[in-house]
Amino acid sequence: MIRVLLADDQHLVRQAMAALLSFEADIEVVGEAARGDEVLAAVAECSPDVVLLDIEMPGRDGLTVAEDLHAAGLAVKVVILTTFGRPGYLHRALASGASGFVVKDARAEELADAIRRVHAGQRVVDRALAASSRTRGASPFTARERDVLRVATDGGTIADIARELFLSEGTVRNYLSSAMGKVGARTRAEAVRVAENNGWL
Amino acid sequence: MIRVLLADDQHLVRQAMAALLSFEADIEVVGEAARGDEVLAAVAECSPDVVLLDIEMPGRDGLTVAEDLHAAGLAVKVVILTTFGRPGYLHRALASGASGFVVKDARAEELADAIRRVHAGQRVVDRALAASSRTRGASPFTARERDVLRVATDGGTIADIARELFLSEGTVRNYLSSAMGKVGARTRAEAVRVAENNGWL
DNA sequence: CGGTGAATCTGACAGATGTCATGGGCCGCC
DNA sequence: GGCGGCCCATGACATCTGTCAGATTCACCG
Repeated sequence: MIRVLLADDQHLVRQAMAALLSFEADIEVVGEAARGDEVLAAVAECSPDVVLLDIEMPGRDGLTVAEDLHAAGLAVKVVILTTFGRPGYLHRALASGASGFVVKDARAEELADAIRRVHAGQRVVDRALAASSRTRGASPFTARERDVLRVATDGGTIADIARELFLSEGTVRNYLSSAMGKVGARTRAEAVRVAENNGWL
Repeated sequence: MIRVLLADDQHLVRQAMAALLSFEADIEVVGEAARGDEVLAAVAECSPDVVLLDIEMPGRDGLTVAEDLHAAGLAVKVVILTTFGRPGYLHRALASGASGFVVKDARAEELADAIRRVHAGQRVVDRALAASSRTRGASPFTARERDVLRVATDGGTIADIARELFLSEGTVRNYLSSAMGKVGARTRAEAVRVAENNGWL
């Protein structure tokens, strides 16, 4: 029996996934977490074999939680289960020690199968997404460029961004301009959109 | 037995919801749709009592589909099931004839209960969200301001927006400036964010 | 030890954005 | 019939954005 922990911020989605997996004779959902920062404690308490992690969760995002699990050296396999199959997400997922990556557009059998194969020590990733991750999974930005772009998603002015990151306005303009150039964007809003769509933020 | 049709673009989420609802003795999932523009045909084919509609679907968004169902005069109840409880979404949902509005953060029992009560002719809406919808559900924008803001979400320049909407650049600046003023935004990106967060786009 | 890249900054300048006034046409409502 | 609001446009102007050059410091690598 494969013991599974579900981490997703949406209650209904968690319960629905638990219901779906309950049909599998060899899979048992032993716990749930609604927030990223609840996962480690839940893993310690429930001793799952596999953890299903959404990415966007309050408290701590799923990719960072995967890093935490990996760093803690726990004998638990991680499957990222997310809405968007973004190459940057997959790239970070694999780098953080995740063994599987499934999008919520998959079929139920694909999820169950992913859980089994990951439990058996295999890696489960959609082939097309893996290819995409290899070509454009890695973020082209420096750490500071990413910081500046992330704050720019709020839609504030150069002065707002500078204030938030304790930088001068000129420096912020330089970073934004550089980031825009790296993705061929003509405005920072366009750069933000490209970065988000690729999972680089 | 209450017959239910599920419309959500994510396969796994649909199957999981179907699994969850299968535990209810008085509810039967009789059909599914993955795209907004598949729902009317699916309703004609499966004759559901209740339709569960996600909002963001390819082909046609759920709120517009709710309008279509209402306009077609079909004896079917609509429950909107969505990720974000945005007052603008609720406002539009109620205006389009939906009888229920449930967010994916609800509990499973709340969904099943909503389906039963909607089927019994009641309206099911979270009270706090209903209050929020009354105060800021209605979009403050004119139709053209909304058009301009929506195109602005792509992050293009004034010239891009003007070209796409067949307007002059000056007109676009006027509409953007007016829309920004209505929500107290200092940049168009901020206005877009406020509009999206309130469900006005 | 030297070269390279990143982080950070300043300054100048061109182009884009946003504000504001003004005006015409159309439509709905009183 | 008049008024108000929306759609659309132009023009002037202030401010902001983005580009680019040049500079310093620090860490890392060959």
